[in-house]
Amino acid sequence: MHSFTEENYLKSIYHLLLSKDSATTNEIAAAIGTKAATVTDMLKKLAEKKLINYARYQGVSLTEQGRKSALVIVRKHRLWEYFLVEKLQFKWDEVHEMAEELEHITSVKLIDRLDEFMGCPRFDPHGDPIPDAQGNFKQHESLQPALLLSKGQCAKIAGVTDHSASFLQYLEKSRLTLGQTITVTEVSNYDLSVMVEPSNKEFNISHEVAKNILVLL
Amino acid sequence: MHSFTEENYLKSIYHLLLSKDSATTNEIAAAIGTKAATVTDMLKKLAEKKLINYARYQGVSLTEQGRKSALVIVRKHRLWEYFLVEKLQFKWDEVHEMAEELEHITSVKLIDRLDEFMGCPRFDPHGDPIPDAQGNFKQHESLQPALLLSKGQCAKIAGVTDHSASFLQYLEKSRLTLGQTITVTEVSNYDLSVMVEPSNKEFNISHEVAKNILVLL
DNA sequence: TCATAAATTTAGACTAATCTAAATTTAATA
DNA sequence: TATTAAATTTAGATTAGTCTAAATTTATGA
Ligand SMILES: [Mn+2]
Ligand SMILES: [Mn+2]
Ligand SMILES: [Mn+2]
Ligand SMILES: [Mn+2]
Repeated sequence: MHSFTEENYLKSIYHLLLSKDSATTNEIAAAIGTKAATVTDMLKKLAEKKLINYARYQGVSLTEQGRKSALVIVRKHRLWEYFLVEKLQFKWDEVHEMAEELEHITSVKLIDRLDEFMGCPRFDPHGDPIPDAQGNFKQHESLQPALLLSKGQCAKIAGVTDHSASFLQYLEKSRLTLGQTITVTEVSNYDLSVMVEPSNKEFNISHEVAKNILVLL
Repeated sequence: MHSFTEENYLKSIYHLLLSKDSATTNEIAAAIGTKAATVTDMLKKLAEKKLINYARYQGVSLTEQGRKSALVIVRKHRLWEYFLVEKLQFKWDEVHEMAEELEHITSVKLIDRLDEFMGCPRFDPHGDPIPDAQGNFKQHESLQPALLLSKGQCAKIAGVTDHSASFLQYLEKSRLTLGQTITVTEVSNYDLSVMVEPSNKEFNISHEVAKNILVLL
């Protein structure tokens, strides 16, 4: 099995590879909160174990085995987050750190039972897809930043790209939570005016905020 | 906070001190599955942190702070075991290893919410008392080994002193589980004959087994 | 293309937890 | 009580993960 540390590296690399097909030493160091020299050492070890494809100075990608291992960790992380929110009543901005620890609990039987106990949810509290036991998952189709909506359009909030507690708390306070329907009433150079159902009170959100809210038409 | 390893030492020392008022280096080594020399190093560190009372060659005991920390870990271990059995349908012989990992999840808020979620159970799946958030707990009164029962006596199974998977599986198979009432029908030099409600079929258990079953009259 | 900057790797060192082997202290007993 | 045995500690080494500082490679852009 992989160590706690190795698992964190695999997960970070997996996330970095969602937007590009190679991750750099510095990016990984930033994601994990460590130094580049430390990352280099670990990359050698992960390559040795055939979990990543690595050539000096050339960045890394995951092997099939590495991707599989990463998906197990992502599955655990998101299922625990779901548990914390749905069963233990935590708010969506409170669960990340706990899930960071829980994702390393080894038993696969435990996570499969947990999955079943909760009715096999397909998305975590932040709208991210939860891989099944085989590592398969489906992202929402045609998910897009709220920023792309034009005046008069109406869409349902289904995800976020910023997972920071402060952003999530801001959304919570503004009732911009998952499942809410928003209607764009005005678009300016600086912000959008939106209404959130069911209160239908109008208010403004910045472009920066609208960029980090993902919606479905 | 304490490291994963420090927590395991504190918990082991706590358990050893249940039957005596001082634990030795070798006992701790055996409990943790490590070597005496390794234990000595760790004892120095724990003494440094004022978690144990330690004088070279003289064995150790827990300080008030050390006992408090140990009880937090015991609380976590037993609450997670309860969760695994009552919510995820694991059998009582399957949960120990998973709880060994889960007990190290740091968040106190998480464990308190879990406690609440399950209705604040007072005993774990093996009949061991679960400390509350303040570290208080009550053992069953007048708990005794089934071995002490005499012919004709009737009592309720409320605990075990052997927590091994094989012993627990044996009890499960014989329906000698928590809450069952047993009646002693015969006592010989080699074993006891008992009947278990509600089936009331008679069968024999060895003295060794009877020693490890705890009952309430 | 070539000098410089940025990214990455290497070298050498540190800490926590572990081990084996040797030395020391305590306990047992003849 | 003197000897031996058992328990414990010390000494010295190892491994995983981390760091800083220096060396190397790659990328940039004049
Ligand atoms: Mn983690
Ligand atoms: Mn999430
Ligand atoms: Mn443990
Ligand atoms: Mn238990």
